[in-house]
Amino acid sequence: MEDETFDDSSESSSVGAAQRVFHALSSAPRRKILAYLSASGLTAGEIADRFSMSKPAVSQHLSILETAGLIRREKQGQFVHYSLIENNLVNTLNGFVQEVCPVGRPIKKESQARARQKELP
Amino acid sequence: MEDETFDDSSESSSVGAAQRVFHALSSAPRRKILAYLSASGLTAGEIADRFSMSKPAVSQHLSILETAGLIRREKQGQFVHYSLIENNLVNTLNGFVQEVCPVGRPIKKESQARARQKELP
DNA sequence: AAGGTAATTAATTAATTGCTTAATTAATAG
DNA sequence: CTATTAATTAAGCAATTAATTAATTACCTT
Repeated sequence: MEDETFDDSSESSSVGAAQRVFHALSSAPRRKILAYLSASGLTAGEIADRFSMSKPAVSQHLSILETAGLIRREKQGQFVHYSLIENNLVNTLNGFVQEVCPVGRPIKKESQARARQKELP
Repeated sequence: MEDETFDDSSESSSVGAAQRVFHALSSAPRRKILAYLSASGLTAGEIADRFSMSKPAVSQHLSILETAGLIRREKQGQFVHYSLIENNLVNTLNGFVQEVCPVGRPIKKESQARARQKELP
C-alpha cells in the first residue's frame, strides 16, 4: 500500500488526495462550512447566507471542498444541495496522525479522553 | 470552554491557534518535516539535508511549525535541535473531527479499524 | 582575534490566494 | 415566452505565499 499523506508528486494532477484535503482544511471559512454541513445538508444559497462574503466566493470554497472529496454536490431542480462526506476527512486525518505520532497510541486515546469529558459535565 | 476550531477572529494576533495548526499542515514539506521528527529529534541542518530546497526555506517552514505549536526548538551550542510536540496536533485535529463528525463515533473507530488493518497484512 | 560552521534574518521576486463585480447557465413561475 | 431566482463561471485585482540569494548573528576551534 503506497502512502500518500505527504507526497505531492504522485497522481495524474500532481496533487495528491491528502494534499487536497489538508489544503481544503487550511481555510477557516471552509472548516466552518464543514461544521454547518455536519448538522444537516444545505443548499449553496443557505450556506452563502451564513457568511458575509459574496456568493461566488462561497461557491469557490464549496468547489474546493468538493474536489477534496469532503462534501458532495447534488443538483435538485434549480437548487444545489451540499452534504458532508465523513470518510475522507476522518481517513485522511487519522492516516496522518498515524504517521506522525508514535504508533500504538494514536488519536484513539485522545478521542476517548475527550469523549469522557463530554459525558461528564 | 470557548471553541476555537473555526473562528479566525479571536486572539491578539487575530489568527487563532487552530488556524495556525491547519495552515501549518497545509504544506506537504511541513507535513514531511513532522513525519521526520516523529522518528527522532533533528537539527535544522539535518532536516534541511532531507529536502532539495534551500536552508532558509526550510528554516521558514520550521518557524511556521513552531509558531503553530507543533514542534519545539532548543538551541544546543551552535546547533538548533527540533522535536515534535504531539499534543497540539492531536488535540487540534481531534477537536475538529469532534465538531464536524456526528458525536459518538469520532476518529476512534476509524483509528481502530486502520490499526487492525495494519496488523493483518 | 581570525576563520569556519550552523542557522536565521533581510530583501527580492514569481506564483498563488481570496476576494470582488459582471456575465452566464439553468430551472421555475407567471 | 418573459421574468425571476439559484448557482456558477469569468475576469480582474490586492494581498499573501514560497522560494531564491545575500547578509547577519551566534558559537566553536585554534
